[in-house]
Amino acid sequence: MKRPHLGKSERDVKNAPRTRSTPLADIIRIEHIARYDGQPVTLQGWLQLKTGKGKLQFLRVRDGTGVIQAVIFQGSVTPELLEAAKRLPLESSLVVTGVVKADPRAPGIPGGYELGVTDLQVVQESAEYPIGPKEHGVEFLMDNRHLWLRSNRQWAILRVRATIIKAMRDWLDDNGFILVDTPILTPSAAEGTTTLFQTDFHGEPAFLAQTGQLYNEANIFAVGKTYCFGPTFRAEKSKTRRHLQEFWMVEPEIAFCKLEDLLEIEEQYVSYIVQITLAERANELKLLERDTTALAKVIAPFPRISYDDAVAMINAAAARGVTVPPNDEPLPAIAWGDDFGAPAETFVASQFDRPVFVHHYPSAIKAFYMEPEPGRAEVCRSADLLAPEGYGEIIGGSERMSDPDVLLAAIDRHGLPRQAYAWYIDLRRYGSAPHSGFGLGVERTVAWICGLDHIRETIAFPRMLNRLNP
RNA sequence: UCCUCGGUAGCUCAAUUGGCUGAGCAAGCGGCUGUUAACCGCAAGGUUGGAGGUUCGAGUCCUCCCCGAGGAGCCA
Repeated sequence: MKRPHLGKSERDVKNAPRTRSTPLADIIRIEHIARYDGQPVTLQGWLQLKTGKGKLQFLRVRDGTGVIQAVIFQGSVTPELLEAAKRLPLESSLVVTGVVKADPRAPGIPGGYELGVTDLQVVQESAEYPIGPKEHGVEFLMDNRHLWLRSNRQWAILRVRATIIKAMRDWLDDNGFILVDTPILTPSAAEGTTTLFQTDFHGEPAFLAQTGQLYNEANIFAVGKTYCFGPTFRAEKSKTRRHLQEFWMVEPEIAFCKLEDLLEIEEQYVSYIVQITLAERANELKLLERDTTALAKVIAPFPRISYDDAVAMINAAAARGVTVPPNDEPLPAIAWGDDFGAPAETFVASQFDRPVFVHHYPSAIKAFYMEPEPGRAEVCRSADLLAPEGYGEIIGGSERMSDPDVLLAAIDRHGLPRQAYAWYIDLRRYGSAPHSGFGLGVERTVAWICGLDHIRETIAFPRMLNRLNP
């Protein structure tokens, strides 16, 4: 049967032709259910869960914006319809019409309202749905990721992620940053360190970008302040709850900007992202059982600690036998010059109630392009931002080398081919200026704000070591 | 790449010293007018990841392989 009103928005549905003998109500979205208390409405969605007591059936229906309990009483619909509802498989698609009624017993999102069903149309009777309302293992859920996304938790995460990304873009757009997209196919290792995915560019080797930063550094000389926002690729054999092979990153870059200026931008930026998300996605965070009191404190300024002081802090704690979550292993001491392991990072972050900057890392453990500190060349003008609660590094940033000779020496020292970086060196020859930038990892930020224990849930279809499908 | 743990019904798990593979849920059938992962009853569901070996006998022990999970290193 033709249903010309399907897919119409709430705004235009009133003018849509009606083809049924019984008048259909306006098609609305569940997130707006409270506006329609006492009124007849029509919902388009899927059967998420079903319980029943014989001649009384409870259908939990979700429509992508929320979940509501639809109640079917014997007598309020035809016996055939009641019988059809009783045997309707989970995840069947349906169009249901009924009267909205406030009821504190009604579960759902937002909840508190139920639909007294007067009509029900099955669009498609679902095949047996593999994901039940019971516990499932990680492997099974990941194999069924295309279906798992429908569950409440995953739905909430998708919505929070979208808001976080919008906040990331809005703040930059509103503060004079110009979006300039950077290439994904690149001719060589941008930073020369991490493993890249290689592909074939008409017979020449090409690599999937692991950062847009070097291109950003060209773009600031055109537009002053820029950012790129896109997927990046790391072929490392990393197999932890914090790593993806393909992840999204926002990378702002600013001309005439020193490290100290950069940190002020970063703390304003992260504060905005967190506070906007708290305000606009409170329901989703509640569904995720996120304790938001820690997030509420994420307001600039953030504490700053030098690498030197962080090492001292770590070693003092290690000497006291401090242990760190999640495994309560003893915090190992480190030598000056070592990079922080996950326990050290977690410990340092745990000493503060908001994200903390660790600045002036040893140059030897950072990328070649970071500006050395004047008078102390063994450290560079870099800063990482560590998220609280063990979520680790969410930002890596630095002031970039602006002198062509210093940059050339660094490229040689790292054994990188000068020819591949000729254009990058050129930037320092035509009106060079101090400039700085950072990269913020979208998925780690989503994991942190949502309070997730694994990064695989922060993106619809994660690409991980051993996981390319679905 | 390395370390640790795991793979038994569609799903989540159990199976004593090596001794007839067993539950719950889902799916099927029947019942139930306020259920919240409902409940009650009936019936059904198995090449125990794969190959080889030890043994009277292997889900269990040994070897190799495959797959997955957590962690290390590295990073956002």
